[in-house]
Formats: sequence, structure tokens, C-alpha cells
Amino acid sequence: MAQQFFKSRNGNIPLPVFFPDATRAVVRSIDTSDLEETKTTGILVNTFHLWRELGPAMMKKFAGIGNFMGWGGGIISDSGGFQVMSVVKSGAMKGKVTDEGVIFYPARNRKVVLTPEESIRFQMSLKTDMVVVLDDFTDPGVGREKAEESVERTITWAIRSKDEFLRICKKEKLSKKDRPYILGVVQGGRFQDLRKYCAESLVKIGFDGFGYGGWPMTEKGKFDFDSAKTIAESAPENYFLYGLGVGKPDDITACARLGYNIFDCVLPTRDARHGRLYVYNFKSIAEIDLTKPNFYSFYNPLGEKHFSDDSPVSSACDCLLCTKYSKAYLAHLFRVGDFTAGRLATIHNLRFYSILMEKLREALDRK
RNA sequence: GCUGAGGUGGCGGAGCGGUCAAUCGCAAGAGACUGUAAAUCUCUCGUCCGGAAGGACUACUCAGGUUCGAAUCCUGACCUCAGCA
Repeated sequence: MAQQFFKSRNGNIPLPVFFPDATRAVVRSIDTSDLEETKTTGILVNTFHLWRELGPAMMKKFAGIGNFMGWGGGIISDSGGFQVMSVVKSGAMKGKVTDEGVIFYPARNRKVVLTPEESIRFQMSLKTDMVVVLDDFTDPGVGREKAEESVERTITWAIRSKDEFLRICKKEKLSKKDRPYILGVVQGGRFQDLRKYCAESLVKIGFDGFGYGGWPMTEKGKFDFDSAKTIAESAPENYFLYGLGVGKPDDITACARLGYNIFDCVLPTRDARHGRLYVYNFKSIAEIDLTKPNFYSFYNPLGEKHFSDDSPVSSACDCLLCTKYSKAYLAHLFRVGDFTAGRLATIHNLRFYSILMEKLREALDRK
């Protein structure tokens, strides 16, 4: 029996869910009212960014990130492990991974150390519904030895994270009912035995679920289903299976069939701002059938052929954009570079994803 | 009408004798984006052939001229803008 609900501060959220990324306590270009309108049930915020930009004092003052940003839906906080890859390896900031934790050098004379304990401590101050342990991201395409190293470190950090989590729960007298979920992260790259070993080690430590960590794509850009499957097969009953950074509608659909029930990804929101809208290839929401091979396609509002098109972007959508505005108007907004273009596109894409999750839920209920 | 400044590819705007099919920006077209350094990035962008390298052709308002060679210099025509009448 799989998990049926994601328990949030304000009630149960039916699974599976897709939580868009509100890395810096905002889903870029829209506010929480917009977010509610898209029928999005939860979001993901990031420890690394909020830790540096807001800090624990602010979280104490506002009694959590949900209050701070006026969001009553579900909230998961990511650990900051991914930022070693996204921030450091992309060259934005110097940094390195040691056994102690992740060290960042935001400026020449400044050093910040994010340890597994600090990550958990700060996440507890965020008062999110699920905290994620700091993990050592396995660089994609890395050799066996490096992959083993990152797995070992991920496991060691998971133990330290769990200890810190229990210590805080005890100190704050949080009962099992009141405390947030805690999620382990499975690393190991493309080495299936490492994935399995990592997952089994995490189960022994004791978590509410685990995430498919690392980079979920092969070099060719194809989704790495082997790892997804290995992880899913290592999960005990009633576990959360979280595809971190997953992803494309087809990959989500496929993973949901493997038992994954939580997803987050920047794709719908970033794509929206970049002028890529997701559109179901059906006439109405009722007709949407996810088992059809090409159940959706992309719509790019820019392009002269749309400049005078008075039809809506999609008839299989009930978002603000599709119910109120024409393709021509959206094209105009993108052309003149107004923020409203990004806002409407983001609202649309998030509604696409919330419909996707509704349909997946229906399909799983029928089973 | 006089005086001055100009007329360059879809647009703006460089170049001011050879290395120019012409910097750059915009527009246009194509692609990327996956636990967010991203309202970003990459590529194409005179025509034709080629996957590319490359080649062929037509080009910097028009018509002449100077020169081995002109978008660049000279003459004239046409047009635009600014100032003065």
C-alpha cells in the first residue's frame, strides 16, 4: 500500500504531487494567489538560498517560510546539496565538498560552511512539511571510485542529519504527528548496485521516504529509468518516492507508474518565462488521455503567425491565460517584454502540471 | 530658395580606397532549458549550390568618372533631414 496523502501543516494533500520550485520563497514571476489559482498544491523552497538570504532569525520572527510568503499549501525544503552542482560546478561561486559539509566561498574573504546538521537545523526553522537531508551529489558521468565516495558521504551525512533531526524534535517536543517528514537522498549515479546499496542504507537509518538524487538524465538527455526503477524497488511499503528535479510530463507519468509520488522541477516555470508553453493535444480537459503517446506538445507564442490569432492557447485548459486572453495578446506581451507575459505563461504551465497530477491521481485511483 | 548634414541589408546604425556580403543592436527563424547564477543561453539571418569547408551570383539611392581595385574619392541627378528665409 503506497502513501495516499502528503500531510501538510494545513491538511492532507492527495498524492502524487508536483511541487514547482520556489527556490527563493517565490515561484518566479507569480505570487501565492496566482499559485493557488493554478491549483498547485505545494512548492519546494531551497535551504541554501534562504539560509543565506533570510537566515534563522527571520524564520523565527515570521514563524516559518509559509507565513513569510503567505502560502498555505504544502512546502518541502531542499537541502542545498544540489547547489554544489548548480552553483559551484557552474562557476558562479567557488566551493568544495569535504567530509564536514559543503563549503562555499561567496567572496574572496568569505567562507560559509553548510553542514548536514546546519541544513536540518535551518530547515526546521523554515517549518516546512518535509525536510531533505544534505547529500553529496554524484557528478554525472563520474567514475566508479568517485561515485562510491559520494554515496558513502551521502550515507554518513544522512546519519548525522537524522541524529540532528531527532535532537531537534526532542528539544522542541515535536510528537511523531507534529514533526515534518524527513527524506533521504539516493546517490550513486548510473551504478545500479551503488544506488541499491545507498537506498538500503538509508532505509536502515530510517526515513519517511527517499529521493532519486543526482542528475536523472543520461548523456544523451534520456531519462535514466534504470536508476529510477532500482530506487523504487528498494523502497519499503508506505514510503515516499520523490523524483528530485523530475521533470518532463512524460517522465513524471512514467515514474508515477513506478510508484513515485512527489516531483518538483524548474521546467514548467523556466520554460514559461522562456516562451515555451505546454499544451495538451486534446480539445477539452475531460478528453485528456495520458496513455496516448504524444499527449502534449509545445506552444511558442513568439512567431509572426500568432501575432493576430484570436484563439486561446489551449481549449484543454482553464487557466487565467486560456480563459481570458488570446494568443495574439500573449504574443504581444512577450514581444514588448512585459513581465505579464512570464506571469501568464507560468500560470498556464503550472495549470498544465496540476492537470497532469489530477489525471495521474484519477488513473491510480481506478487501479 | 539659401546654407549645412545625409542617403548602407526588414529596421536602427558602423565602415570612409583593398583584409567588405559589409562590426554591432533590433526584428525574424531554429534550438536548448530537468532538487533555478536563467524574463536566460546557443545557432541562422543578401540569393543560389553544399552537411561543412567552400564556390557562384547580385549588392551599400541612381547615372557617369578616377583607380590595378570604390560602400569608401570626383561629377551630376533624385530624395531626406536640420537651420535660415
